[in-house]
Amino acid sequence: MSNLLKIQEVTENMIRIGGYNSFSFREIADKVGIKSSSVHYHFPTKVDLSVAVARRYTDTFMSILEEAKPSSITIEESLNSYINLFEKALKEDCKMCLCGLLAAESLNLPEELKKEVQRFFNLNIKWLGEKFLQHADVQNDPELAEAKAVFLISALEGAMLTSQVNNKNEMFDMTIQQLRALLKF
Amino acid sequence: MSNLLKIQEVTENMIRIGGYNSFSFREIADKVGIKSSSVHYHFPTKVDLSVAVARRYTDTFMSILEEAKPSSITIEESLNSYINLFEKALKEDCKMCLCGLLAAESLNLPEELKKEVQRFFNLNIKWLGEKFLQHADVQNDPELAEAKAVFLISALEGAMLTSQVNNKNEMFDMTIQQLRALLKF
DNA sequence: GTCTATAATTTGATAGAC
DNA sequence: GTCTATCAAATTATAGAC
Repeated sequence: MSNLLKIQEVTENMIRIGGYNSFSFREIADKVGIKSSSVHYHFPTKVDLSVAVARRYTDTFMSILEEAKPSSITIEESLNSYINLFEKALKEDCKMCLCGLLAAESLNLPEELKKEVQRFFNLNIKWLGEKFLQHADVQNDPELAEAKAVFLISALEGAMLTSQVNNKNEMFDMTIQQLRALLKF
Repeated sequence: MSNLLKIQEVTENMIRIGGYNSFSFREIADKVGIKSSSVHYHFPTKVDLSVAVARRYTDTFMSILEEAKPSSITIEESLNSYINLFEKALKEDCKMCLCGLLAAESLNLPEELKKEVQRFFNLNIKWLGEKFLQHADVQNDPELAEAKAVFLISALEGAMLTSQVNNKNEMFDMTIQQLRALLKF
């Protein structure tokens, strides 16, 4: 695998563990097996590197969502596959959502990076909103669909944060169970 | 106001803006109007300072909850006052919940500080669980009460993060509206 | 309690050789 | 594309005077 890819992968993991202020070029370089000046060759500044990693994260996230999309699929299946993405991030990667963590510290983020994190949320809300529009309970009410979308992504990001700090994946499961019961799917 | 209090107040604000790695003793000192060595006099290490601030945050938070507690109060009123605490933090302080932000970066936190953040969540879940136990829908099922408690605090923390990064308080309102409709209060 | 002074380390970033 | 070498600034923390 190319060093450019390794750099992005290592950086993604470090941001997902401790946020924007928790990694340095030297640490990244050590984990990749190169020198910090080589990291600067690929990404001149810390903002450049972080924005690239956030963009990659969002693009991968959305492309996974779009993949399983033979429109024959039901709304319930769509929501399940959406929830599964978060569940996998928490239980397999054992880390926060990259954009969730960055959103929490967004007041302290370089504007360029904050914009990229907003893109993650906008795309997610748009995707979810379209799914909810098909749901029986929503009945072609775009505002209600958006409200449910905002509610769902918020609950999922919050559930990750809650269960991570308490070291209890069951807390994530509890929230999903409540969500399913309340949203009826 | 004493410098000791000023230090804690300034630190709380800085953590709520950018997390554990976003503040330095010099910055704190500058904002208080003293020198960084004077901050070290009150709090020898960064962990000491952060733990004290987190403890103070949780204690204040819980004492506000306990205050309005003449047991004549209804479950609906209890939940409303709980939600109001988060809403005020977001809309008046214009910042994240201190323990919410620290929870997001908990994998990178000193163990002592992480423990203190866990205390915030445990106390909140306990308080909410007791309220839900009185709710008609729960019917003396402690596990269901706890599940609803975990669900509610997760949704609120997530809603803060989502609406903060998007600069849209309406997103918080949307989530509350959904919560009320779904939890029926 | 607050100050000056300072130590030891880490940080983001650059210049220039290969 | 990666390296060595280096810089200026910032970081946590301590010693000791007042």
